[in-house]
Amino acid sequence: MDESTPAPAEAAPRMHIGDIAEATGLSQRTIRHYDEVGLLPATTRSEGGFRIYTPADLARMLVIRSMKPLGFTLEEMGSLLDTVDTLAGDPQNAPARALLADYLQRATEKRNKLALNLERADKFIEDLRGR
Amino acid sequence: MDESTPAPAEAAPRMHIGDIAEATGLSQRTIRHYDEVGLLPATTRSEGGFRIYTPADLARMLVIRSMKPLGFTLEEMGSLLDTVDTLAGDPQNAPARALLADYLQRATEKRNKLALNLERADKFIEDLRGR
DNA sequence: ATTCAAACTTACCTTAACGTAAGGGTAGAG
DNA sequence: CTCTACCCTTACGTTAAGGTAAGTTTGAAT
Repeated sequence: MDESTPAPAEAAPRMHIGDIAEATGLSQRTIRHYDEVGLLPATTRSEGGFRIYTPADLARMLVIRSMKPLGFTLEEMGSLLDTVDTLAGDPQNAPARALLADYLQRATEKRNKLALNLERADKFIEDLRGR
Repeated sequence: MDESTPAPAEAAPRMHIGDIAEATGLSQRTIRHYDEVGLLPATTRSEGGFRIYTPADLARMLVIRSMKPLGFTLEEMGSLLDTVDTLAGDPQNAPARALLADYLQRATEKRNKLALNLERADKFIEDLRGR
């Protein structure tokens, strides 16, 4: 078993799916789904098959959590994350730059829609209070 | 044809589905769906089968539009609207009162979640801008 | 080492809320 | 009557979950 265990030099905390669910507020079912569709694969698995996540995985999941209410599809979210990764390694990558700009615009539009929805919700609630 | 036309005493504007779609920003498909499931039936139909909506229908649709981003199911939205109708005619109706209070609480919680999502979205966008 | 409860897995099924496509009818202006 | 914009229905598909059941794994406690 020792021969097959990764080097313990990796001191990063390892988390199970329950930990991620608690940290993000997403359901385990959702997180498994994201693994299955490739949006956020677990970094690795225990010998018994448990998903094992790293802090980087958690960070990525938190980004996903931010994008989700904006209405991006799972595929779009994956694509954007890949794009950001690409730019981290190659800031001059023109196609990635263009894609990022596109996402930024759409995110802004969707954000504005979200703000509008919030405004409408507040009016709705206020109206309901008067009943 | 004149004999079969409703009395022109009804001066309320009549709208087709396209008008409602434009006024609300919802898709025609969505509006038809709401008719089919009974959430917002068209008041009537033309002889040719076209859905005909009234301003009251439109007002109801706008309420639905406010609730939708809060994540209520179609059934819940219908139920709340019925409850509000009940209370309009019978403000002392205890079960309706209780139900309204329940919906109000849930709407407030969901509103708060929406506000949190907006906050997260803003941070996400700001982060994206720095890339 | 053993036990055990909590946590996890897979696989299959279901669901809500539409979107899309195909084919056809309606309404009203000209 | 023609024509164009609009509308209809039906049926199938899509997306993103959620539920459930049966079986396995994990790790702390003893």
